[in-house]
Amino acid sequence: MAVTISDVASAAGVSRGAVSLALNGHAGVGDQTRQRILETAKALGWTPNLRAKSLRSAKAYAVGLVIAREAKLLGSDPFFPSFIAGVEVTLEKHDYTLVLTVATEPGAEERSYRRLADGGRVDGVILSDVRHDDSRIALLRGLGLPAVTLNRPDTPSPFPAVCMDDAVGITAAVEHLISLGHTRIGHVGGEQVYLHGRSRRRAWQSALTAAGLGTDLFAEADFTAPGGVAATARLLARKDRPTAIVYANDLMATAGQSYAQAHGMNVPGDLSITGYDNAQFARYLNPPLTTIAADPLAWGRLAAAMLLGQVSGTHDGGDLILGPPRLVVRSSTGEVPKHAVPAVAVDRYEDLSTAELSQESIHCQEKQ
Amino acid sequence: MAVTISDVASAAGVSRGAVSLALNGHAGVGDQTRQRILETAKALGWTPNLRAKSLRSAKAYAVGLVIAREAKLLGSDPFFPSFIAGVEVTLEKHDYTLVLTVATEPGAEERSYRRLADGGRVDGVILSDVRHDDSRIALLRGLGLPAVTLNRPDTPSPFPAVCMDDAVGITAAVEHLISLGHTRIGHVGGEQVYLHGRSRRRAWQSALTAAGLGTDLFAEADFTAPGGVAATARLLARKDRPTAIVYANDLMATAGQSYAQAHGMNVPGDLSITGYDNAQFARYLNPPLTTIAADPLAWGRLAAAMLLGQVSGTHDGGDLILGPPRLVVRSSTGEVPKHAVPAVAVDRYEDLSTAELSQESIHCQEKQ
DNA sequence: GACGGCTACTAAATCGATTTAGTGAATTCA
DNA sequence: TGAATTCACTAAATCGATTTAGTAGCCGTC
Repeated sequence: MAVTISDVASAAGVSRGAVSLALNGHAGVGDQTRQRILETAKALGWTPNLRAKSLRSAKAYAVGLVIAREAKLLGSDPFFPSFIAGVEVTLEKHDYTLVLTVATEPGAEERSYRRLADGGRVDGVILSDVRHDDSRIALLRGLGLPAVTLNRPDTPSPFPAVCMDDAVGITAAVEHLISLGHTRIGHVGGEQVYLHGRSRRRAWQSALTAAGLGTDLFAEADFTAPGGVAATARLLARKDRPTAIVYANDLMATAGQSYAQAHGMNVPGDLSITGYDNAQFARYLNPPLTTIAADPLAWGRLAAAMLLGQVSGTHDGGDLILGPPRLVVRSSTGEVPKHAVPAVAVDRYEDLSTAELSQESIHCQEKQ
Repeated sequence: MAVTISDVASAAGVSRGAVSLALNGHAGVGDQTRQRILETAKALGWTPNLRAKSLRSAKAYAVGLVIAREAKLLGSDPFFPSFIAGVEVTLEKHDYTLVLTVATEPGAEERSYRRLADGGRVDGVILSDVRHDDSRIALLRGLGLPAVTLNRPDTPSPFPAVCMDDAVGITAAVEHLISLGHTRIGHVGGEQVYLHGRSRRRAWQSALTAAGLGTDLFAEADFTAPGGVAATARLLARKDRPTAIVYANDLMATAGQSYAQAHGMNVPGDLSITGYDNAQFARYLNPPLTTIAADPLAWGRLAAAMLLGQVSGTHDGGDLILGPPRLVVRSSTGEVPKHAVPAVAVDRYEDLSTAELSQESIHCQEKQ
């Protein structure tokens, strides 16, 4: 069907080997022969068959990314789409493609990596959402699959890492709140099994400790909106409830803000709120959300570049540190309230995540 | 390196051909020989080399998806991640993978399709974001690449389509608003070059016409938050400004709601708002957003299934219609205001998208 | 007992590109 | 001038799995 190297060879009156040499710019063919071969190849519309090239060279010309998320959560994360776009920028330049796998069930993740490695579908993978004591490191080493990790794992890892110090952003957020007079600053974190969940919590903790403030206002959630609501409810039900909450992502911050407002609190009058990610909608909340902006696109570009270097053996193996995220101050943060605000009664989690929040029953106060 | 079919053959004391027959369950090998071969294959840990299989069978065992979006917009769209998750569910069952390409520049899109087709990287593609008079239909036919389109193109297309009638959702939204007494119902649409932009507008138009209401309160935007703000500003500056606006997606609705509130309007007291997508954050806005929920996961599952059928020649070629989206009523819609509300002065677009809306300042971190 | 038909298997071709070994001719050097 | 070297190219092997053509052995049958 398609035109092969044999077609070009017979059309140009030479052997297949000569065509290959000519097309790849190798020595071994005369100048006018080379010219003739190139012209006939172009005239016939020849393009290399990647499947054949792949078999011969034992390379897949593709890299893999396995995303382990429940389907419902995937759509709400602003990170991956931008990250993937960055990866693509680099891959396209090198005529590589991205094989994307979504693992929605627990067991599916390891299966995905095996599938990519065993069949030789990819030449390497990007490991994201690195976890504490991450078993995938050993898995990938066992599979002999080159990899690059996003941030450095807390277990010995033979793979280079592209790092983004999210602690810098959280520290800036806490210091911003302290400068506004807040002393009871809470944190709603993501699952602490994730390194980025941990590092954000630690940064919050360190910044408070450095300022001589307490660090007990922590509630673990799961990066989802319902989780953010539940964690916020727990913090706000305390006697010593916070006057400001630092969230580990924008989605939880949005949910927390909504929860607080639904319970009669003013943001930032009664409660200041910061997010993380700088999702596009964050600026258009009511009030607009103070948050932390990283650069997932650059992260993707560099991770892909490092992985390609790793695959081709040109990478030196050192880690790469990205520029730090920056704080974007909007209107969800303000001066600490002068007056004491009564604690909010805690709701049951079930109520929060289903009936109570689900439809019409949240009636927000209308002033902004 | 890896164990091949030859290794299995010599270990089992048979020819390569016999191993192949045994492993694929074909006739031509005796029962105990077959058993022995299967056992040695298992013992040696043999897995088929996809690259070889691919070359021999002239199949890629992968399908492609080209997303044409600017990198910045990608992260804010709740559709694709869920859609992709659905695609994966089907592909994994058939041991196929998804090759994802992001085309951020205009010319990159066609190049992407050619790259996927020419090298034989994929066996087919899913065509999303179908446009009016979409040139990709002819391109794909020319490339001989099987495809499935999301919704039926408005040009003759040889490819089957998986359709979701978003008109149903918009109609429900408009009727909901009419039942609340609204008569001046506007629409902020996406780019009208997209079929889903058009069909949503047409549905809005039809529903109003059916109720004997006017259809001139239309403003075209681009599915982005800044675009939604600008379009909202234009509608609200009119003398006959709407008391309700139907947005073509949640992001624009969020931005529009924020704009209205920032200009002293009450939602839904002065202005009712509906979105589209049911993004996770929509429920946590202030007020929670009335919106339209589709099922991108199912869409992805079925599109992938149809494409695989198409590739293997088992699909009959008929279109598939998904269940209709449904209206999710929350608190951003309410009774039409009794009193007249003065028109809002229009702002310049530049102001809207920068300083005016959020008084935003960016604090960069000075140390490390 | 010769022949057809069947089973169980092997040898070799195949997919398309790359690469290695080899060959004939021209050129260079002693 | 003869040997050595270089050049331009071809033939064939290679990657790993599948498939086609072919073969040896066995059974049954007329």
